[in-house]
Amino acid sequence: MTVSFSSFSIQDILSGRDARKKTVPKGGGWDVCTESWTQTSEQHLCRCAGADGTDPECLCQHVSVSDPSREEDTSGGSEPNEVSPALVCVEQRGEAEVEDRFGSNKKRSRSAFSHAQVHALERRFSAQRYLSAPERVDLASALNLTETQVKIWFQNRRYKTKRRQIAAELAALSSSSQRVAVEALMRGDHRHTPHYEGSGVPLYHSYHHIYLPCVYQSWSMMKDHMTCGGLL
DNA sequence: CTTGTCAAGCTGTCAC
DNA sequence: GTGACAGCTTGACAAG
Repeated sequence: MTVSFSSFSIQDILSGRDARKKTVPKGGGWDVCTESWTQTSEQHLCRCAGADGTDPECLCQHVSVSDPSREEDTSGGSEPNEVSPALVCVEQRGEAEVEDRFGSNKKRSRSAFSHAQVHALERRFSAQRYLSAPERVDLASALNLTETQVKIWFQNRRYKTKRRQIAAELAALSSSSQRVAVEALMRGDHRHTPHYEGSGVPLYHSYHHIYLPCVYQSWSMMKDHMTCGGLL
């Protein structure tokens, strides 16, 4: 199954949801998903322009469809003979549910990537922490994700790595400085303290990389743990 | 109900 | 001006 999405655009955002609008075959014809958002990594809720002029909501799934007359295609991002992605309406939803979805109390959906997608992303991340635009396009289309999703995933992944590294370093520093402090106290040497102040312990060798995230981050974990060492 | 995780949102910065 | 990034924050969701 090969599916790729286009990137977001301002127009997409202003006019509704995101840019995941694809032509879909349904009952032999092609309906246009005018809006869609993720239910799971494989299922999406869509609002489609029906042939009868209605605007029903459907439960859609991605499929690969050969579509030589595919309309958009833009920046040469897709390869020749590529199979077109499509959101296929597999089930129509009731109007009440549609109104609930599109009404004033819109909920933000949280798409969950599949194990295969995450595994591939992780593998790529372990090889390289930054992707060029062409690499991002390739990976996105290979994994049936949008470029934006890949970009955000790498951003979040880098930040997560950094947080864990900081936490690990602080934990190590904390334990080692406490040990040094105890040893210093036993020797009557007060230069080293467990509070990292004015000591020989190079804790804040980088304000941005060590101190700030630890002090100002409002991670849920941080709320109940007075040190960053408990982050792992 | 609380807590942890994580995709996505937001804001500021930087390079071009 | 635009796009990508870092550094958070938010909100949905699952597990305990």
